[in-house]
Amino acid sequence: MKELLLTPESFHLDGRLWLQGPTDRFMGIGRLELLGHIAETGSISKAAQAMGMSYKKAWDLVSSMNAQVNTPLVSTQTGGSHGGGTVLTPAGRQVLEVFGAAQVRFQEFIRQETERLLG
Amino acid sequence: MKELLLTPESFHLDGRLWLQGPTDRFMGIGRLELLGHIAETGSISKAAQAMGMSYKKAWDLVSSMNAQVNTPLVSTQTGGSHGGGTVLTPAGRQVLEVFGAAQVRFQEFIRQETERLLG
DNA sequence: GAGCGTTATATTCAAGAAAATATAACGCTA
DNA sequence: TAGCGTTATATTTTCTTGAATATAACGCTC
Repeated sequence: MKELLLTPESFHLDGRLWLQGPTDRFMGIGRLELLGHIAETGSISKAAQAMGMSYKKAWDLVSSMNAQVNTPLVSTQTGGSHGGGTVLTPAGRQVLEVFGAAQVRFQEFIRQETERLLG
Repeated sequence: MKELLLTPESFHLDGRLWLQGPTDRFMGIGRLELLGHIAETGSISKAAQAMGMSYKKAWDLVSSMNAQVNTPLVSTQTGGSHGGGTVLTPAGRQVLEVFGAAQVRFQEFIRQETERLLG
């Protein structure tokens, strides 16, 4: 492989890491980034917009995440002076931190393996 | 997260690792297992059957892999006493070994992270 | 030359995922 | 009460992927 078959200019190692629940995916890189944008913007619609994702898609993801745990990750509010909003709960912030750290370690793993396979 | 939100009975960490080419995926766990079955059986059709995969699907994967490198991973032969067959080239055996080892290390990474997140 | 098992390839069909569209509810403000 | 931005939800449409089906070529054996 090294030195011939696969050049780093044309090939790269990639991967995904996620938490799987009994029926649905619970947490992955997309859901994690969505949580991050919600934490920043305080809004599902703004978070969706920032990710180039439809509001419905983002709402479905939030709904799926909240439905799979006893303690919701995000708290939503409809109506009010700014139309409503969404914030992360302490549980949501914890997931963002803990799973985010796992994603960072995963990226480091991929970097190491890239070195081995293509470096 | 630990001790409450996510129980190991209901949630588990999962992941995928693959080599991406300029346009198509070059190698992943499915393609790797297909190479392994081809090495064992000497036949695309038997390998496909062993994986519960259609022959066409398996052939498409083989075609994709071979098309992305200068040195083919598998060598096919049509006709002959047993109808034909398919064997791994030295390059194919090398990919099977090297990328297979990466997959093993990836599974170990997932095991470690599972311990951290859910253990 | 007929038969066999395999590779090689095109076409059609079905299923699932994603995107697009639409509408309503909510609770503040003016 | 009308308007606003947001959440909440259903429906339709499009895209992608995989499965199913069909056919031909190939090179040996009998």
